[in-house]
Amino acid sequence: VSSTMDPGGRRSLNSELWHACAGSLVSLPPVGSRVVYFPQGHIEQVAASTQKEADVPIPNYPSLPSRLFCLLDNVSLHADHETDEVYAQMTLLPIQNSEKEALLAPDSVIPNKQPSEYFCKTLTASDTSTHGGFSIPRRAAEKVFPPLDFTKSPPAQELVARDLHDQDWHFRHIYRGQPRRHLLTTGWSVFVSIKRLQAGDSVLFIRDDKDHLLLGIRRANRQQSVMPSSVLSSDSMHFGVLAAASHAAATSSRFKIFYNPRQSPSEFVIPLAKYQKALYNTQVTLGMRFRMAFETEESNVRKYMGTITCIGDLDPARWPKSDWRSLKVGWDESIAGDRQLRVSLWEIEPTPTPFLLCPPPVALRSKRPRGMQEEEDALEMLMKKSH
Amino acid sequence: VSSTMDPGGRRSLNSELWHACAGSLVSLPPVGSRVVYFPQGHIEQVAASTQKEADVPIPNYPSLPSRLFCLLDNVSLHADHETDEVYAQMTLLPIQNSEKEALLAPDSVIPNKQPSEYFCKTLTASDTSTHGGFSIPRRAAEKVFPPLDFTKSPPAQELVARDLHDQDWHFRHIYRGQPRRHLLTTGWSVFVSIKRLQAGDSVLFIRDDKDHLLLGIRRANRQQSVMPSSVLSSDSMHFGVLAAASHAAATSSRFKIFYNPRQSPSEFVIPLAKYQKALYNTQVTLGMRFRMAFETEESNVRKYMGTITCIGDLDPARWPKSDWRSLKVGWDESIAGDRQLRVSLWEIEPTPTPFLLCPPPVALRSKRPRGMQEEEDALEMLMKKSH
DNA sequence: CTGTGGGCAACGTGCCGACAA
DNA sequence: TTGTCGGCACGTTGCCCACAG
Repeated sequence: VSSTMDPGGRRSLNSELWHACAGSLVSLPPVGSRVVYFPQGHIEQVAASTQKEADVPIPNYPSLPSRLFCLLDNVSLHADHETDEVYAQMTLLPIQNSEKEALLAPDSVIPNKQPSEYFCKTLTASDTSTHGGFSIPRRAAEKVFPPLDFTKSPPAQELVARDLHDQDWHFRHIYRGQPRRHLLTTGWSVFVSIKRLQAGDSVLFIRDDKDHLLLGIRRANRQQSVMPSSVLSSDSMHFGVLAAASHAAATSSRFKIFYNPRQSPSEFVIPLAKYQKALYNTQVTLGMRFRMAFETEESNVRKYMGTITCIGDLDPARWPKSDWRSLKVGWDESIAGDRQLRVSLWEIEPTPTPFLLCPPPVALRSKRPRGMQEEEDALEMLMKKSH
Repeated sequence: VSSTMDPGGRRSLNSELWHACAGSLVSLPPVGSRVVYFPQGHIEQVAASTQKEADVPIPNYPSLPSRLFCLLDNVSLHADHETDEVYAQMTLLPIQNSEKEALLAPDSVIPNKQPSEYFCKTLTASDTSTHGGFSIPRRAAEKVFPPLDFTKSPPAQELVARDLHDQDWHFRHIYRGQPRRHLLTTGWSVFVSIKRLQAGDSVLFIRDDKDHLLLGIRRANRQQSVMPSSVLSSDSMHFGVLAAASHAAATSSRFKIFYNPRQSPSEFVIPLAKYQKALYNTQVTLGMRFRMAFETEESNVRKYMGTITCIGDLDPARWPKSDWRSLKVGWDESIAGDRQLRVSLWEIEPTPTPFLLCPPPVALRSKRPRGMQEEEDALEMLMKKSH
């Protein structure tokens, strides 16, 4: 019920649950839409997953530019069997520069559906200890779980929740104690031990539109699944990323990539429309103020303010004139964490620059909607654009 | 004590324990020796580890022949942190064809040291149940464990054994029961649960030359660690293997590979001397009889007899004239398992062909030791050899 | 010689309300 | 409102030997 098969026969998970686990900032471009693939971003994900940069200098692949326009041929959602960590497999088909019209047709924008009723709780020491059960926040229980019969004492019911692997978990849900509270008792501890949950990890429950309960996990950031990867050296992985994309671009054939929302420093498959909009509608200037969204530890979205301090290539030697992380920025709030020091155009949201701090840019682009011919000219520029 | 650091700062494990876990058939060429690297074999290991062949046709890399003569620049021994599965990282430096003399210098043959005193037991249901401890075979306990004081009753002692990650495990060793037997009691069950051992897995104990106890694990073949590999698509991995080796060959630079003895269908880094010997001293003919060593379930070596049924390329299109699995064979004993149907020259050991079944080959190579000049001529042939 | 099972004690698991933050 | 604790019952773990293959 909660999962379907993709054309390749691989199981694709419940989309609502997947997105809830991935976090609200993660959005996947719809199948059939045009996207821009950034090899540099893909490499960053591999380096983060293996916790290792390439040791040897990787050569440039002539047929692989810093951005590759692609058709998103397929997307399937998955979860690691060991950790329940969510990831997506995308099949990309490079679009030749000659097929310009393919880049012009408008994409239907299908927003990723967000779960209607759900809650997410970070587990406490008591939640994960063998001594007791799981304490459900009151509002969470009332919003997501089926209502209890409060005339009984104590009110209790049997809950069944399905995880990302379509496995059902049974819990006894009871409302008791002085003062009264919602608890999961019987069934909780086996769930904790089999999923190997620790204090700091998060559990989320969703009530879907058919009133079925779904169950997901978000591991604490600290215990990053240290991919030992005794299969391939990190060098070979870096080669593999570039060689596969390069070969696909040269032969106009499909290639597959994995996107790990919670491991990757940034998304590296960007909707073409989003990319174009960022490139055209945003006039980037030194000292420009902007906002950018981040996910808080409680899995909420918060926007941080920053200022552009430098515009230029991240890696001028290997990836000249790349749009990937072309902006060096400073943040208003100094955070202990590894807040990104470089961001890409499409990640930021310009805000009015305080008049006294910085004069407005000389040339402001027209904001009226562009006609078709005008858009085509713009595309022409885009294809040749070299900053 | 049991581990050392390699030049790169990575920990290299106790060699004796590593080899005991890898099995007696696994031998690693010594550092500094010349080896032959077979990309096809490497690809086979990747396919076996990911349980997936490449979906797209991988192109040939011009600079990457089917065999690459290399200097084995470094070897470090490792074990997976999750499964304790052993693997080795090898750093290979391709030898240019122009550096012929490098291929002539003799290699010092350093045999891999085999553990002096050790035993290996496949765990029974009783061994892994929570109901009791571990029953040690009598001879094993007497050979490997420190002697007990049999004047006490019951005779007992505390054992400390160090695993591949330099972690110490404490066990109570007691000699009791009617009839008397050796048992590990206290400490055994936590070891079983933390290592997630199941009936059918094997445990091995070594007493090293300093009378320290070492402890290793061999998982049953069935529960192959299903590398989900949400990092790289299998296609990209296949690209990565070839691209990394090809780049190293083209630039005469080092590249790293991982060798998983218990996952790889066959060794793919072969000592040059072994390869040359097999190529020259073995006259291969159709119908030729040979022996080949395999490891039994009890981790003993057994030799099986077979007959060569066909000589030719495994993959004539992509890897023409390759020595990798160039022999198609039939086995005397039909085994249910996936006994290999194709083997390589250096894996087999020719045996006298029964006179009545097949006439001896027309030309038998001289078996007298060759002089230096003669060897150089042979090498000349080798470098140009195209079957 | 060693795998399994019954017996039994000791320990850990897990449900409960009492506090207090 | 909810995290942690003491109390307590009961189920599991784990050590012992008896058997038998």
